Formats: sequence, C-alpha cells, structure tokens
Amino acid sequence: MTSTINDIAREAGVSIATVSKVINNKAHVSPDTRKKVLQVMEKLHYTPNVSAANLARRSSMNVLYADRFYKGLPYENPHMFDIVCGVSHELSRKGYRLSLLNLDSCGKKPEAAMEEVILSRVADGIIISSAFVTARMERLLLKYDFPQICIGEPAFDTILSWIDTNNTLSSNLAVEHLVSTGCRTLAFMGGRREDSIFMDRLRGFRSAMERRGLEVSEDYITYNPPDVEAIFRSASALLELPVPPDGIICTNSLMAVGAMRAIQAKGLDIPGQVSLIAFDDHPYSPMVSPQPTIIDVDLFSLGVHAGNLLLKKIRDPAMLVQTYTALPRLLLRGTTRL
Amino acid sequence: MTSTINDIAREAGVSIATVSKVINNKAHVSPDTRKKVLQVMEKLHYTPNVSAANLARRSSMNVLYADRFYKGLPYENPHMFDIVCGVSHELSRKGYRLSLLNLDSCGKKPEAAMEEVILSRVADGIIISSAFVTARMERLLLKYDFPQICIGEPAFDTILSWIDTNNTLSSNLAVEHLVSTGCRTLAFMGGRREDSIFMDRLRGFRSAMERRGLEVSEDYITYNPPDVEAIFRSASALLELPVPPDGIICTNSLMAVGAMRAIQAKGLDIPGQVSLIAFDDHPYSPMVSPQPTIIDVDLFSLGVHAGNLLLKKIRDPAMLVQTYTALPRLLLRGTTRL
DNA sequence: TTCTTTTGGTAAAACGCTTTCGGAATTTGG
DNA sequence: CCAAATTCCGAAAGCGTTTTACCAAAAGAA
Repeated sequence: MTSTINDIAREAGVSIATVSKVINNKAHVSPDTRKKVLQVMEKLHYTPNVSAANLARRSSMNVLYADRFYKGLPYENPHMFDIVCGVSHELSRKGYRLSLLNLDSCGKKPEAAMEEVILSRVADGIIISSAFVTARMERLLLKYDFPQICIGEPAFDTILSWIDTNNTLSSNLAVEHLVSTGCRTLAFMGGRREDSIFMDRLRGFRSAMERRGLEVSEDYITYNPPDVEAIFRSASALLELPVPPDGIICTNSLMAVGAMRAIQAKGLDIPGQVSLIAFDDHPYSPMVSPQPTIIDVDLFSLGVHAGNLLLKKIRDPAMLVQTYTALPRLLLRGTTRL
Repeated sequence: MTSTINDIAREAGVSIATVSKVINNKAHVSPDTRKKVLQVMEKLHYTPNVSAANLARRSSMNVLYADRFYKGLPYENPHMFDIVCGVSHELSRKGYRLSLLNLDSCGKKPEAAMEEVILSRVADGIIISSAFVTARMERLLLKYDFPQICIGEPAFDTILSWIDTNNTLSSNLAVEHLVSTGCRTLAFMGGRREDSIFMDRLRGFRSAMERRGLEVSEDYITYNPPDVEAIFRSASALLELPVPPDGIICTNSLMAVGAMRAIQAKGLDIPGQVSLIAFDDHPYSPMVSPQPTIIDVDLFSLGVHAGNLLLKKIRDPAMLVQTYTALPRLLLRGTTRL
C-alpha cells in the first residue's frame, strides 16, 4: 500500500535508523547518504506515519483549543474565531496542528474530558477559554504539568498562564481621546453588572477619570441589557440631564447604535455637539453613519501570541508562568472630533 | 508515570488482549472479568494512549477542516465559523476530533499539503472548502479514495461529495415573498460578477421571475463592490428609474443598508412604498431600523450534516458520492409587508 | 452419548516509527 | 605518529496498542 520507512531503507540501501535521521534532520549522516535517502523518499512519495512517530517520540504535534463550539456562537461572540485563526496560523507555521475540543458536547464533564485528553496524549498542550477554568480545572492542569494558556484572565487568583485584552487600558484610551478632543462631561454606557468585561471597563473608566481629576457622577453611568430599544431610552435619558454629556463611551457596538439614534433623534450633531466612542470593531461598522470611532484589540495577533507562548512552554517545560495583555488600538472614525 | 494497558492487565490478573477487548467493548469477555478490569482502569486513572491505538488500528479518529484561517477572516466571511462549529459539534458527539488544516500558511502548496496529510494518516477524512478544490485536488482525493466533503459546490463538474446552500431556491423564496406581498417591479442588487455566490443567486432570480411570467429588465439588475457609498449610489439610481422598483432583493446585508439609506433619503417608506429583502442574517441585524427581512440558511445544521455524511463515508468506504443542499428559511422582519 | 459451536481467555505478532548503543572509519590534537 | 575525539552507520530495543491464531472449557444439537 503506502510506503514505510522500511521500504525507503531497503531501496536506499541503508538502515531505517539512518532514514529516521534524515527525516528528522539529525546529524551524523553524510551529505551523500542524505541526498540518496531524500531521492528515494521523493520517488516513493514517502510521508512518515504520524501515529507511529508520535508513539515513538511520545508527543503528538498537536494542540487543543478547548471551548464551547455551538450553534449561533458567532452571534454571541463574533470575535472568538479571530483568536482561533491566530492560534491556528501560528501553530501551522511551526508544524503543529490545532484541534478543537468541544468541552460542551463531548458527553462528559469538562474536567473529566480534560483529564482524558491529557492522559491519552492526544495533544502536547492546550489553549482553554477561561470560562472553563475552575479551581478543579486548575488543579488538574497543574497536577499533570500540562502546557496551557487561558484565553481571558481567569475569574480567580491563579498561577496558570493567561493572555487577555487590557480593558483598563482601553477605557483609559477612550477617556484620553475624548478629553483631548475637548469633551468635558463624559457618560459611560455599560452592559449588565454581572458581566465582568463591562465591569473591568467601568473600573478602567473610573480610574482614568480620577487620574485626570475629573469628577464622575453615578448619573452618567448606565447599565444596559442587550436590547436596542432599552439602550435608546437609556441614552435619551442621559441627554435629558441638566448638564448633558458631550462625550459618550459605549462598551459595545449595539450601544453605539442605540446611543447614536438617541442623539440624532434629539437633533444633535455627531461629533459636533456630542462625541461617541465604542469598544470592539465588527464587520458591519460601515453600516452605521457616521462610522463610529472604535477602541479594539487585534485578536488575531492575540491568538498568534497565545500559540507562540504555548509552543515555547511545550518545548521548554521549565518555562515559567506567563501572562500577557494585548494593547488596545484606537480606530479614528467619524464620531469623535480630531 | 501514567499507566499503560500492561499495568491494567497485571493488576486485574488478565492478559492485555482481554483489557483491549474491554476498552473497545468487544465480545468474549465474561461480565465478571469485564467488571474487574473496569474497576482497575478506574482505580489507576487509565486512559488508552491514542497514538498507540491509532497505529495499531490504522485510523486516527480525527477529521480535518481544510480552509484558510487568516487574519480578519470573520470579517470577510462571518458565517464560516458557524459551519465549523456544526461540524465540530457533530464529530465530538461521535467520538471524533476536528483539526484545522491551514491550507494557506503551512508553507506548502495546497495539493502538496493535502497529499502529505493523506499519506501521514493524520486524519480519516477531510472537510474542505471548495475554494481549494481544483482539478488536481480532485484527482488527489480520488486517487487515494480519501473520505471527503466539500463545503460549497465546486466550480467545475466533479464526482466529489459536497454540500451547499441552495442559492437558486433562496432567490426563488425571495421573489415569491415579495410578489405575494404585492410587489410588482423587482430589482436585484448583486455583488461582483466574479463572485459565484452572487451569480448563483442572480440565476435563481431570473428563473424565479421567468417561472412567474414576470419580465426582468437588465436596468433592474446591479453589480456592486463591497462599499456602502457605491451601493448607496447604485440604489439611488434604481429609484430614479421611470418605473422605480417597489421590491428590492439585496444579496447581502451591506447592500441592504446601502439600499435602505437610499430609500429613506428619497423620503420613501419601508415597507409601505418599497419592500426590501436581504440574504444572510448576521449578529448586527438589530442595528438597522427597520430590521431587514432576511433569507438565510442554518449553517450550523449544514455543518452537522457535513460531519455526519463524512462519518458515514469513513465507516463505510463503499458509500457512494453524496451531495446535499440546505433549504433556505425566511426570517420575516420589518422591511416587507405581511 | 458424541460431535459441533460458542464462549472466555492468552501468547505473540504486528503497526511504523525513534533512540540508544556499539563498532568501524575518519579526523583532530599534541 | 599515536592517542583521542568525532563522524557515520546499523542492530535492536522499545513506544502502547489491536488483532490474529489458538486452546480449553462450556453449551447445544443430534
């Protein structure tokens, strides 16, 4: 059927040990022999059997991305795929493969599924959504000293490695930009109180304001459900305040749309009378007019970074814990002044 | 270190052959022995080594999803991830794993990468984007009789298996809905002529119109670049025609936005004076007002179907070629009459 | 009873690699 | 020029499973 290392060895008149050395670019093979072996490999269309190599080498050249991959997920989390692409890109450049581990629909508890994965040696490391990183999960990963990177800072104190976006810095950047373009009264439109990402951004907002000696009244901070109409009302209320805001920070694009509609409904000019800045870019930005100024993060790069970090840990098990936060960037568009 | 099948056999006082039978749920093991072995496995936290099993069994319980996974991809193709999720979900339910094969950044030509993948036995089958299905690729897959499903109908006549959305039927559904809600003059806003998906939809549009005995003049068919301003002008031009359309079919959401702006700029009512229907739903639909009526496809299910079909082929190599087209669905929202 | 199946189990041979170890040949150093 | 080191290569021992071939004992069929 397909050729094996034995066929190559026989045909090239060498031992399989030598062929193995050629395959893995190891030393102690003369240029002539190497060339000969390579020719035969080429001729017989030889490709090493991955399972056999994995077994002998005690490694799979494989990494898992552990998360929930379910219906409509791009709707809930339209950005997650960007990270996956980044990881995959980096790994495949380095000769590794990325497999998806569906921690939801494999019929087992996440921790059980994880232990099985580790013991079965199906992967050399794992990239795991911090949504699945419980204390038990942490213990498991540490127990086996399994190379790992969490996507998102875990919700508890941990000594696992993680990477995340810098939400505090993002808020700071937003405030900085609004203030430097002349805004005096800032409002903040957040999501639900339970959502840590919003709360991080709110914390960042408060500290950024404080650092600049600007006062922040609770009246200018709103918490909104993911519903355009509710957001519209919430933004309208902000504009009714005795001193209405001249700069609004929206923690996502949906809020940006609701807020913009409210501003326009009041007949106010954007960015002439009210500036607006939103978090997270998305494919349909051009749909709104004027196009919103955005603070976001290059998630593809974040994925590349995660892959890179994990590979380092795999190659050097002694490597220490790492954390990394990606810097936000400002996409200057039409809803803030220059 | 971690326990092997030998440890289990010794501890349970049986041979490794018996343990193997227990692991794989095979016959010829007495209930008592089976129970005993299972207990020992549980006790020693035993999980079979995947590489060893793969090698012996000559299969990998792994499937590849071959496509381009690159920066900003969710922007170009925000729906692709939904398919991946569907495939992953179905496979993991059946005990298979899904790996991503980046046909772009692995440093080889797609065909070379594919041959390597097949020969290395790293996967039992492949799901491949038809963007990569060339004639050479087809020959390769057929030569090795490698289980495969194309995502999207290949651009040439092929005997490979594929699944796709039914663009013709989608157009038909759009026409049907518009006509049945009283529209008389329909316009069609397509993308670039090079893009097969648009052309399929256009073909479907023409035949649907013909079937109803409705005339379709070329004036009512536009080809647009992915740029809101251009789309806006194009839609405005449509509305300037001697007999302006009272129903517009937009082949994606961007066009819907451009068209809606043009209609509203003319002071016309949606859907009172002009109805509008667009292809493909997306996470930011609620951002536009009124929310567009949409024709789309459940891509997650399409992915599930693809995974299912591939698994069948893997388990029964004699299975014949299959094609499948997913039925579109109508999401009735605010831009068409009832 | 006697012959045939079925059941429960084992030993041993793959599966296709990597790696260690040792030996011969060659190069280097002093 | 000789000892020491280095290079090149092969034999053989794994790696941890699955599977085949075979055997004894039990069950069924006649």
